[in-house]
Amino acid sequence: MLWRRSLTTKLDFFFTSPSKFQFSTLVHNQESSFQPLPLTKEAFAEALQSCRSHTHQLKQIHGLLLTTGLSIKNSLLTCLLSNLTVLGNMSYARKLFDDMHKPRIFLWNTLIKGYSKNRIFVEAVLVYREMRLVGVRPDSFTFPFVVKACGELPEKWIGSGVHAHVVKFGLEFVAMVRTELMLMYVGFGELVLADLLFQSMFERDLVSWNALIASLVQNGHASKALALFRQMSIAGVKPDAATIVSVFSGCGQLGCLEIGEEIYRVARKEGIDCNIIVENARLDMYVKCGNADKARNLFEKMSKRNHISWSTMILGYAINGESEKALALFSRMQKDDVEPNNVTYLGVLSACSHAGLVNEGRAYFDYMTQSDDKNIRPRKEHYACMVDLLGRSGHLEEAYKFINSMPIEPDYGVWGALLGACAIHKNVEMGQHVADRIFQLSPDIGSYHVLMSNMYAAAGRWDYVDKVRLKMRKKGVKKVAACSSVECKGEFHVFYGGDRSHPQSLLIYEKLDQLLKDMRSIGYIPKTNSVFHDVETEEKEATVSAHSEKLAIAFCLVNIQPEFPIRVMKNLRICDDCHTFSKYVSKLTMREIIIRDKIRFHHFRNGLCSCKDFW
DNA sequence: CTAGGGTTAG
Repeated sequence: MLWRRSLTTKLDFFFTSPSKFQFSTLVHNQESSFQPLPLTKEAFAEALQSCRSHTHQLKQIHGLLLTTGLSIKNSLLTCLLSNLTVLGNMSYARKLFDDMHKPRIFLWNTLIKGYSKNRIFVEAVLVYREMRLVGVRPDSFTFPFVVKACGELPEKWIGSGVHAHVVKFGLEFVAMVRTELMLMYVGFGELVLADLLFQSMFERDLVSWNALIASLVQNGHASKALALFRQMSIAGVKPDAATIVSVFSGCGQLGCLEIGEEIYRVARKEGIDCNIIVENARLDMYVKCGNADKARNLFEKMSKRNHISWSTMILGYAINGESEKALALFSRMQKDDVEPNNVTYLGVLSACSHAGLVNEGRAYFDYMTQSDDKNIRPRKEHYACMVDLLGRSGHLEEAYKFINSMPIEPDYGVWGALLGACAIHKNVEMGQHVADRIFQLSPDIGSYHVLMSNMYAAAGRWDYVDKVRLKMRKKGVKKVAACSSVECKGEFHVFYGGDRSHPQSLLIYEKLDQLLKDMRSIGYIPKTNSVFHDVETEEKEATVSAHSEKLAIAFCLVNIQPEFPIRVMKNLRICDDCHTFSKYVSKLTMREIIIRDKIRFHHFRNGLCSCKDFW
């Protein structure tokens, strides 16, 4: 009976919060004291199952397990180890593992899975190596997690090495192993290899299709994902909600509304359109396609809404230039007792930023700072948003002071927001200073070099422009090529600056010439001050007049019926001249032009833009 | 004695 009493003491913790944790079997054992039951394996198993939230309780169970003298079964250990990894206590999990005598394969697997799930990828792969060194043969449960971990390592050769192991152990055709390999290669940008693995799969289930589609979208290969979706329909595989969510997200990325609507019809036919995640994804698709009306209609008739729905809609209004509606929706959200989170506040702050609502922005930010809720306290992104708001509206000094008063270390994103503002307000001096800070933090981000170069060019400082170019070449910094894309009759067309590769190229340039001529007659003057080099005016005009968005607009004028708006997606920010150009075109042709640039939409109608020229 | 896929922002 002595050991019974000491156990009872050790079991005290079980009674600390009985409502939360039900350790029924163990508790029952202790309470029915007139006939003490032995602490059985089943009792421990049940206790472990129900006790997932506190490490110290797991530790006590472990201790208890050792004192009972029960032979410690592998199943109990696996459960204990797995619970520890779920709690994220990997150091204790490792200790437990190290105390084991010749751990069996599934214990190794559980440990690897733990490291992988806790995003300690190097360790996951190291454990795999260790396991090989002691001669344990990996099985089909080992590799999914090792491969996933390899996908997160910058050293791609490790992934290839593990792939070789997969082949060596004859597991390359196991569906889940192969799925993970595919995902790894998509992450590496090795799309051909990923596709090869996929196409030569024996058993492709829905999840492997979904996994590949989703990872393509998440890695920015949305058009490849849509192609795969098409292949899936041809193969006769019915999509489920997860598929639809990914392809909606892909459509949003590309800005193809027509294809998105087509997919919605498929979803409705399959009866998978009313799930809240699917609806949120569709909402986001409308927002990213610049159709705030469709987004609002959907939002209003959604059967259920969560904070993601609200945040998406708020941000949707913000980037489409309807800031008042964004802020109104935010207060409605609060009245509806839906808790905003930090993403919601990003939407709110960017609404203020796009509309130049400085005082409102300050007020929201102060509210965030003073909030008791950790989820609402401002993070780097919010600081960047505030810097953008202050700087863009001309309060450069205040923005600078704001950065210096930050309680967290400003990153290049925060400084970058200020650099953008310096460029808008042509403050070369501060721009130089800010650029120095940025290049100390991360020297090889092309867009900031380009911003500096443009700033110098606008100020006529060609000597500095050359310096920047030289520096970029020396450091191997590449600037991202500007490109614009357009959806037309279910096809996707991409244009680069000065591009003549499109089959309709002649027609497009003809249209463009005509437009420019007509526009000049009603007062359009090309603005060429953002052109890189100190060249003759004529040459500069030629460069500017072939910017990708101009080509895309001309293409739409040739190909898209007048009753439809022209929608162009651009990967960088729109330049001053293209903005003016689009205003003139909208007036001249009576067409609605919608341009999505890197951070927001411009809706041009009758010579005016929804951004009110503030961007 | 354990496994793979889905929504906002960055």
